[in-house]
Amino acid sequence: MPPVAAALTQKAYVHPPMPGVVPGNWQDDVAARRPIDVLAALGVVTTFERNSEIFGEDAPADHIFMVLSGAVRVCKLLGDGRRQIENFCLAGDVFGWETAPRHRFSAEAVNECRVVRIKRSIVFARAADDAELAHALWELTAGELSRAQNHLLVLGRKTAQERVATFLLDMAVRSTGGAAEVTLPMSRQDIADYLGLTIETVSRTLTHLEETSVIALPSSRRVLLKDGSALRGLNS
Amino acid sequence: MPPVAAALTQKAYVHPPMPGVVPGNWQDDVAARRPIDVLAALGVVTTFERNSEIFGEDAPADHIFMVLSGAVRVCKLLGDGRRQIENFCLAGDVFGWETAPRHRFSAEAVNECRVVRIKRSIVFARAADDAELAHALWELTAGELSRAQNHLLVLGRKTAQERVATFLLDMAVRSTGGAAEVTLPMSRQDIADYLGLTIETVSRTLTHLEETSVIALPSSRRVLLKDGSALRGLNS
DNA sequence: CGTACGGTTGATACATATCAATATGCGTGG
DNA sequence: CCACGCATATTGATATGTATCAACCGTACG
Repeated sequence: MPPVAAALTQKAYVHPPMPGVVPGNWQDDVAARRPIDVLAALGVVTTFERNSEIFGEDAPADHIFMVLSGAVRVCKLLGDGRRQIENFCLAGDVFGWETAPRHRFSAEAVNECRVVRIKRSIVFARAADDAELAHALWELTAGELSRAQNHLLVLGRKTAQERVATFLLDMAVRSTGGAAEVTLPMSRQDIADYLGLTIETVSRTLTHLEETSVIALPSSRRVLLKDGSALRGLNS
Repeated sequence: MPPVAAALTQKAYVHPPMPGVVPGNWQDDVAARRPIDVLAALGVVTTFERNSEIFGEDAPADHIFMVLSGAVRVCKLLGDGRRQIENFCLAGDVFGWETAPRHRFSAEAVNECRVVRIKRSIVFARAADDAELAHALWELTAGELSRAQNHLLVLGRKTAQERVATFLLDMAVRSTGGAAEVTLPMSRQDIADYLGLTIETVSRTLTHLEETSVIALPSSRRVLLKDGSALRGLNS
């Protein structure tokens, strides 16, 4: 049964093995499986194409989501179109999990991505008699909070260079576990809206970091972190 | 038994009735009592004087706290002294509640304040067989997250005027339930560090709002919200 | 009454935004 | 395979909002 049909019938669709990086060897490595991964097995897999909306701000929050592959941006808009990206979700990240009955932000596919959608009612039902799951769900929210608080420091008090350095280090850790090369899935505009800057400032800052040999840019989306300690110096 | 003695013996101290605004008529109105208030009754009440540290960044997170009266600022510092205040906690607010074994920020008394300190181990023990409490604790974290995310939008994308307007409206709602007059417990420096601005910009912005009759400033700490819709216009 | 601290106001500097032009990469169709 | 067109990214010139540096004011308090 294809995912879409499964979605229509509201029945769980257990998707086939996937290529690409998936946390804990998705559905294979039982030992590494997180409680949320077990839950995700009950969900419906959907593919979203680049820039498509997964849910809108204020939409009913009937589902929670987990990224399987690709990247998702979670954002808020101001009346005049100014946008703040709260977070980029990569493989294994959960989004749309909240207490309110409506989403407080929108979620869009940064690039083509696969997402598992789990009914919120199922999550609550299971959490009611599974303390471990309930705890994991709390930790999920707490982890989000921690990241948001670090981001507050970035947006409130860091310079453009420091913001970009922090971003690159963070992306390196999250997408590759800390390798010296990152392929950014998102555009300069997305980065700018995440860091509270303009696209031009992001571009200039990257160019400047390249000129000072802190990074290299083989292509606009590929970044080599040549001088990690310099980046970390800008991070503190 | 005075609070300090109670702290030393690690026994719960049930404090006497207090003056001042306390959520749900603290320990009186059983119907309005939140799960966290019930928990707080097991805690130790401590008074902190203006600017004293309640806990430091990276300190062991052995307790969680609830404000009874006064205000607390929760903040992070950068290596060179730049400070970002994540949140101001007013009466009824909980702080220091997290998953990690160490606090990820410091907490200081904005003015003289009374705080209940509850042992984290007690919180966990109770939450283990009290699903309602566990749910309330999750909602607490989720509420924090929601506020942090709104704050991200403020710091990332709003102008100084918009930041100050948002702050004033928020303080009015949180400290008085939305009255047209607020008495700010914190200094201009605290406001600046909360809004990602400088003290001078905060001052100038308030002066400008006063000159345009949006607010009045009978004294530097007292603010009259004269034109709520103008403020709300700056808020969106 | 003077001192100290917090707050305001002024002059200027600077980081980043804005406006504008150019460049690069990429998919499409000839 | 190349040429075209579009989207994305870079670079340049200039504007502007906020920071910085500095002086001054007012209120609380010894």
